[in-house]
Amino acid sequence: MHPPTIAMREPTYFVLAALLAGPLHGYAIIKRAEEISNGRVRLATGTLYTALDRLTAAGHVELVSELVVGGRVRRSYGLTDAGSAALRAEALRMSEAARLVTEAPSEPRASRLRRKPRTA
Amino acid sequence: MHPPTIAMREPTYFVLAALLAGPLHGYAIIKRAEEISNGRVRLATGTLYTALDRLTAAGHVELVSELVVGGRVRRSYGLTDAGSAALRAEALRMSEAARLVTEAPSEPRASRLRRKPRTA
DNA sequence: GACAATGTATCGTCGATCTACATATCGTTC
DNA sequence: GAACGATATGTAGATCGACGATACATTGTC
Repeated sequence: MHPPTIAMREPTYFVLAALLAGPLHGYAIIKRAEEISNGRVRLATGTLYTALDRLTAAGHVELVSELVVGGRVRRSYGLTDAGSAALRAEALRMSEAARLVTEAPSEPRASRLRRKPRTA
Repeated sequence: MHPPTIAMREPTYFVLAALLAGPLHGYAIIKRAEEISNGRVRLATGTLYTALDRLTAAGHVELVSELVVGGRVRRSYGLTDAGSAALRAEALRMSEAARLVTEAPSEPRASRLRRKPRTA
């Protein structure tokens, strides 16, 4: 009938956010995500590499370099314009959702119990 | 090794947020979530009722009344103190995550291409 | 009589994440 | 030189929340 809720999940959001200051390779993304989230988001490797594949297919990130270090390929990923836009849209969505709760009256739940003292 | 990211998903968040102003029954939660999200969050019934079961088991919502209307039970759910706390914690998490992106420098991605004009 | 809105509920599926595993190099410490 | 932690990439299987579809029943409107 209508498009689903499609909110980005937290690990995906932080993969993109980690790339805001410039391209990074996989392991560096894990470290950067942990850093900018104050230790909250610790990406599992299974999450990271599947997310990178998915985000590449979606055009949100792109492979910017492949250099061989110690016989292994080290791939660096960067945000695309679409990825940057998606990240900012998600940030806007979250700040609006958060505002619904943070700007709500301070004792809203108990109001049904304590309201209308003049009718007592 | 360490606790996972455990972020609340958007539909779950809005089920709780819909109850901020007081208890509601299932269908009213769907309508209220759509209202406070400006039409963004349209909860599928499959999502709503399984979420209510899950949130009840977690102690985040509780059954506050059961009245029979037209031969059918209408159940109203309200936020518990734990649910209210979880909702506010989630709002804080989202506003902090959003701030990471909204307060980031405006052209961060392109900086690797356009930086250091004096070296040219 | 058809249809939309109100209302609760279950089922099967999908997709993102998670745990666990596999593999390899580098630098440090004992 | 063995052991270990950090660095580094990747896959397989399981879990879990969300989703679409479906079912059923009432009330009100056209």
